[in-house]
Amino acid sequence: MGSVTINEVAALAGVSTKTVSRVLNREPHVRPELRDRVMHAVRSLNYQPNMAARALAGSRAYLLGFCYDNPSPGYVSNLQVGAIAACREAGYHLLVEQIDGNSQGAAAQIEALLTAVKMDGLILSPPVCDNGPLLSLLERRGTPFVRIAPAGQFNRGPYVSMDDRKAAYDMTRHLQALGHRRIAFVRGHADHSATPLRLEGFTDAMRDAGLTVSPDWMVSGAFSFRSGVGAAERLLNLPDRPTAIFASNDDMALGVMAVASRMGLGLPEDLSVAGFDDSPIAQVVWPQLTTIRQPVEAMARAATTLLVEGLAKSGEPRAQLLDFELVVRGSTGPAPQ
Amino acid sequence: MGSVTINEVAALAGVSTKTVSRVLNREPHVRPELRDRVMHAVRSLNYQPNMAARALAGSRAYLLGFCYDNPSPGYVSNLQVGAIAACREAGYHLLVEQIDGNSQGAAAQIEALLTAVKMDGLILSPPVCDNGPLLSLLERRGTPFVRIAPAGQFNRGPYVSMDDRKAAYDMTRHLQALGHRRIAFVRGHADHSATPLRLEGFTDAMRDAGLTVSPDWMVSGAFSFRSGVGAAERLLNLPDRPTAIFASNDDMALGVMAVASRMGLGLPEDLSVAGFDDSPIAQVVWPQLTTIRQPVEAMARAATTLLVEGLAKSGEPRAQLLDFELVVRGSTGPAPQ
DNA sequence: TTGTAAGCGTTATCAA
DNA sequence: TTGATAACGCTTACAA
Repeated sequence: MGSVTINEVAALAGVSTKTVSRVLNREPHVRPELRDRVMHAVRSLNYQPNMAARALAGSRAYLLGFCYDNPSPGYVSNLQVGAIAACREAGYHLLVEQIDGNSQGAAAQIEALLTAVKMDGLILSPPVCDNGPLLSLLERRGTPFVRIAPAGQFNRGPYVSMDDRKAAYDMTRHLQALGHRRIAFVRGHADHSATPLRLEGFTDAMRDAGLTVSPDWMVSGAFSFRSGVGAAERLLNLPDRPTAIFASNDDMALGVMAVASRMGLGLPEDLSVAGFDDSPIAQVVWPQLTTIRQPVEAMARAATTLLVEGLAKSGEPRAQLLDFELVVRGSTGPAPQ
Repeated sequence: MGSVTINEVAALAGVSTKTVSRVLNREPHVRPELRDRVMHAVRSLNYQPNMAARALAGSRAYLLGFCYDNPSPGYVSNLQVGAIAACREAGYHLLVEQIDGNSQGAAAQIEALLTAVKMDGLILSPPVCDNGPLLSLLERRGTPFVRIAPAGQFNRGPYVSMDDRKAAYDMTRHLQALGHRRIAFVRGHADHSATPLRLEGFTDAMRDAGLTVSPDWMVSGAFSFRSGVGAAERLLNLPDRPTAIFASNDDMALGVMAVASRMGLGLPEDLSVAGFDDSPIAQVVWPQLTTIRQPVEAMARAATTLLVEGLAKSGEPRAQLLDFELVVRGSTGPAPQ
């Protein structure tokens, strides 16, 4: 193609290609005057470095991989939006890869991917970020990576997360502050990294308040509306019915609300319902849902930035916890009686 | 890195690198015996061609771009899943790029992207696929592309689509067959390519049945739950209330259902509600939603395959219409009276 | 501080 | 049908 190369830039600026390269890569030891000449030539020629050539010749490929599995639509989309935005700012591009569920397959898949296409680092979204064999592979190869919202093994590489445990803790305290003592909890999908953390926050808050939790009041869900319906049907038919139900995501909370209104229970007079995620629908159902706002897009941005900076400075792994927000709306209210 | 190169494969097979290249690229004029020797060496060395080198030296980059804007989470996720799967099968990889809303910016953005990273083709999802300046740019450059679910200009490049007009037509006929004559329609977001097509299907079916549609019964929406709520509040407070509401996506249909049940209307005895998309939640609300199932993932698969095949054969643009499915559930029933 | 020359791993050209 | 050899556009030594 007639695309402009580094040679033309060098010729126009009256310097060697190496100098152009130095300027473009922000290397030191370039006279400001030359730097300006080069930048001027770059702009007037509208020069864009060829990624393939860079990847082939150099140590960096300006390419990051975004790995996900089980694409919970909204979540992954938002992560990806954040990752793309951060990539663009840093002059990187994003390659997406869907990972097989089983962990051995995932490692093999990524190994093939990495030998075929040179990438500077990988962004691992849950639940891929907790895949032991995959992490081992990356550590062994020395491939940089960042984990988003890992469930455990927090010493394995840098990660960005929200404090799921504390968020669930705070939500539970919120319910307690409203006078609720009989609080039920709907767990998330067993495969998802956040599930145990949110449960732990709940049980910690109950214990700290000196409240007992009957095993009947901690039911399994799968992060789906349907599983929320199932959970609510069990909970609300209990002889000792809870006055508040904390579902560990919004979809399940909506399922709970649907069952409650079908049973003629008033929200929040007869039953308080809380969710987690602040998905868009949380604001339009009636009453609006009290929930936790996760900084999903920001987490991906932060992860990407961490990865890119780590590539430059090669410092030690760092972790970063982003703030969540407890969003109180109409679905929670004072306990009955 | 210690990654294995084409030279090692050539050495092991006792042929030249060019022969290995020929085998790998399925070029003709290679003796079967040599072909087998090469393939054996490839497998025993677990050789993976280096993408950057391929892109730099050759005409193909084994890289496809997936362009989207306004990430309606579920839709884009599903498209992407399909595109990735098809890419993997064809030995390609997928680079994702989020496109700026305004059309001039989009063209400039893609131009910069294409000069920086060599890609063999672009997959354009709605509404990017209807961006005139962008299409012009691609045509001018000769960059191959496929459009997914375009709204118009059907002669500009190959596309894959579902027959939105016919689907809306069929749904309207379904409602008519149940005895409904006073049928209202909730339009989608003005920016989305499907919006006019679905409206057209509705109006065509009404006209073909000899039914008049009061302008009051065709209200605007934005593909959101909230906009469905707004639309239903207008429609159901009309003096001459419709007996059926066809919302042009599921989110809006759910909004309609929420308002109806708040107003004490029985579904489907007092009001039939139909949606479009068959999103997951359509199956768990009560009653379950009658809707249209779009083959989203399949469309992206087909588009990707079309693109890859087009690259190989360089045949003329083709279009492909995938089948939709009318999914009848409990939210639609016989008209009252 | 700057420039020269040698690759990086593959495909394309062209001769055998 | 096969194989040398020269690109491809950039970065990395190393030299000046």
